[in-house]
Amino acid sequence: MKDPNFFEKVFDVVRLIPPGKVTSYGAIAKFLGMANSSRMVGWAMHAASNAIPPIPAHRVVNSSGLLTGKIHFGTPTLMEELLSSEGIIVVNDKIQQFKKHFWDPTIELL
DNA sequence: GGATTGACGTGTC
DNA sequence: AGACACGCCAATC
Repeated sequence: MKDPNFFEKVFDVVRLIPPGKVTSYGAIAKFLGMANSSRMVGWAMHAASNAIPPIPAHRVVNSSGLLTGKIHFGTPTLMEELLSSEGIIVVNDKIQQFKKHFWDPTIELL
């Protein structure tokens, strides 16, 4: 890793997500100025697994509120357990009231 | 250095 | 409404 400033930005945003809140890859990508490059956020998240301090990636889901990345948590239920622990209701790997729990960095931070 | 992949998003059929 | 296709940028093979 040379200087993954892009990753650090993503990490910083994700770490700023307050408990009980969630955001989407697209929102982060947009905040970073790459609205249609949401894949990079996912890629950054993959690197986040190796980041210190650990990134609360369980608060980051896709635009549908679906726990797409739960597979990378080691156990397929860990992600919903964490979200559920924060008061977020997860059913069928999908966040209920996603819009209500949605935390938009472009609004909260900007 | 070219080809492939990747925790996605949006638009179309 | 569900499925398929394309785009996007960076990292890895």
